[in-house]
Amino acid sequence: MADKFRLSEGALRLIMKGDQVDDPIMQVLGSKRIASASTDKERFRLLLSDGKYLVSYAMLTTQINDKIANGELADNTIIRVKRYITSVINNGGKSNKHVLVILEMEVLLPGDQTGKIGNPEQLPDNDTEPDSTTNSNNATTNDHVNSLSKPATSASTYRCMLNKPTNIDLNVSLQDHHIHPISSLNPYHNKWVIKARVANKSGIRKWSNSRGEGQLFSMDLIDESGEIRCTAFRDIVDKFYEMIEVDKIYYITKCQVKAANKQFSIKNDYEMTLTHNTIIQECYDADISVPQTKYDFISIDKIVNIETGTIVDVIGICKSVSEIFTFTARATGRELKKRELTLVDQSNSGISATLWGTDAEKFEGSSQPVIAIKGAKIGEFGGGKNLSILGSSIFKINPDIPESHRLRGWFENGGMQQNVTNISSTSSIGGSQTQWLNLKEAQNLSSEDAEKGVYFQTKATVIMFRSENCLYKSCPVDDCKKKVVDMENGMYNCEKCGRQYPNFKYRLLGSINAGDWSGNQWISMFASETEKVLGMTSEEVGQAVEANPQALADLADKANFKQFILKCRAKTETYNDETRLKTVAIKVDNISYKEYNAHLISRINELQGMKN
DNA sequence: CCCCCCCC
Repeated sequence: MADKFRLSEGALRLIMKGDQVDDPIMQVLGSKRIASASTDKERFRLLLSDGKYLVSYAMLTTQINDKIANGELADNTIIRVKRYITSVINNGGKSNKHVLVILEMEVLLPGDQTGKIGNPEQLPDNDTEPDSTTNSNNATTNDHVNSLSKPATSASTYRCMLNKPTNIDLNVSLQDHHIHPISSLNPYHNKWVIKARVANKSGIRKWSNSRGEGQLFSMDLIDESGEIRCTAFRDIVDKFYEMIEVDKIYYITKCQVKAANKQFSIKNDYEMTLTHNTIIQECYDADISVPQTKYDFISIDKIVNIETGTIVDVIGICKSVSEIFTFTARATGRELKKRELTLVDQSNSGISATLWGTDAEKFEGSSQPVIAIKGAKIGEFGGGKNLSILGSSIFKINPDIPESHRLRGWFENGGMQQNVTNISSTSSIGGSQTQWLNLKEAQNLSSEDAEKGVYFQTKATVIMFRSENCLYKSCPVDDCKKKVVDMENGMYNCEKCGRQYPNFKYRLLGSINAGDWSGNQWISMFASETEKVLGMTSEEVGQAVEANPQALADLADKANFKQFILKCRAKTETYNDETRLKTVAIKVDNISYKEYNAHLISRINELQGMKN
């Protein structure tokens, strides 16, 4: 029976030297209570065997004391040690005692089902000195900062020197008055230890500029007193990146503290840089005094009225997810990857939230999880609002917070079936809330508000449909829309995709001179809206032109003098010092006289001074 | 020592 569990022979020697051994299997050969002055924190000492060696200074962290009390760790019990730390008790400078503290374990075989395995011998204590990594300045002082030794290279095992023989628990030794609040850090004091939660951690980013190149990552640390940003550069990144986990609490000391660039730091006058001397140790107690991320959620429908560029916290169900889009940023020439999430909430509103780069690649949202974002940036496109998830944003999937559970409850109990108003879609400006302006008003307003552009709707007549260049052969790839070049060999080349296709898609691109009672304006529109003006699909127009090259002129004639409600964006653009107004019909609708008349009546009342 | 977060 016991053969099933081979003890990890020799593991204790490695562990006590400071090496990391993953999930070693050990046998408990005895246990006893340690006499302690403190009654609330009783401790148990274990005699532990790996089949080859014995260690009598093994202990349980107090959180799992109950395992002894309930008899789970009877003699001969075989356990798997899942998490541990090694510590050194410095006995007032007289001797160093190495101990193993078990933080997490599981019983593999109860003690009454097996006997003692092997013939383990006492591990000599002088064999436990770490090799070259031994802290050279471990002379005992009263300075608790110096009582920390360098961390081992492994991710989960840290060595520590403690100067109080009665207290071998790392978590206990550094708490209370030895911990400095983050708000007290400054560049003029370097002996401090903070106990902070990692609120956010960036990915590893590479930079390259005139001053050099390298890699970096940063994290936001928070405690009761405040927060501070902490950055690691170059090889320090490799040393700490993996071990740092978001939401965990760490003791941190020996970082460089320097004045922060005010432009990028509003939370603290200072920021920290991890150095070669930095020591970071995980704190395993769930200290509730170290705050969790605080959100200030705003309901999605409210975002419509918040200025572009504002940073907000949002929580929503990820109702749908796009594929990854790859494109080149025109300004920088950089290749960008993005994925768009549609988030919905109890306001029955939806918004598109964009993940970038590796965040986009990693995201998997098919289970419609709750997404909480702290610090998303509001953007604007085509009159709709959207969110951009920045490197500085905290992005949580199914966070265990009340708002998350409430939202899930709403979604599962009817929210899922609700029709949502997507405040990101350009058609969302098609509602009656779009301001009514006549073309003259739009022209005047646009010249005043040249930067942002003006959104409006008007009832207009097609005075002239320009048939020249209104139809083109486009890339057959959905969403590409790029005009293809006929290679005259049955193939069509798309420069955007950088490849040739045996087929193409007809696509309309409309330009009309539209008039209302105030004046007229050349207005362009994409294929979907041009189809509404012509009353034909792009494909139908293409076929008609193939059958008769003169067909377009006839089709244009039929469009002339039709009337529509045009929802437009007007914006001034400057080419070569020449400024002109560019107006795009984002949406072309048949006239709803019910809505249009309501508008006219309200306008008449307004003119008569009768506010409605 | 970064400080970009982009596009239709």
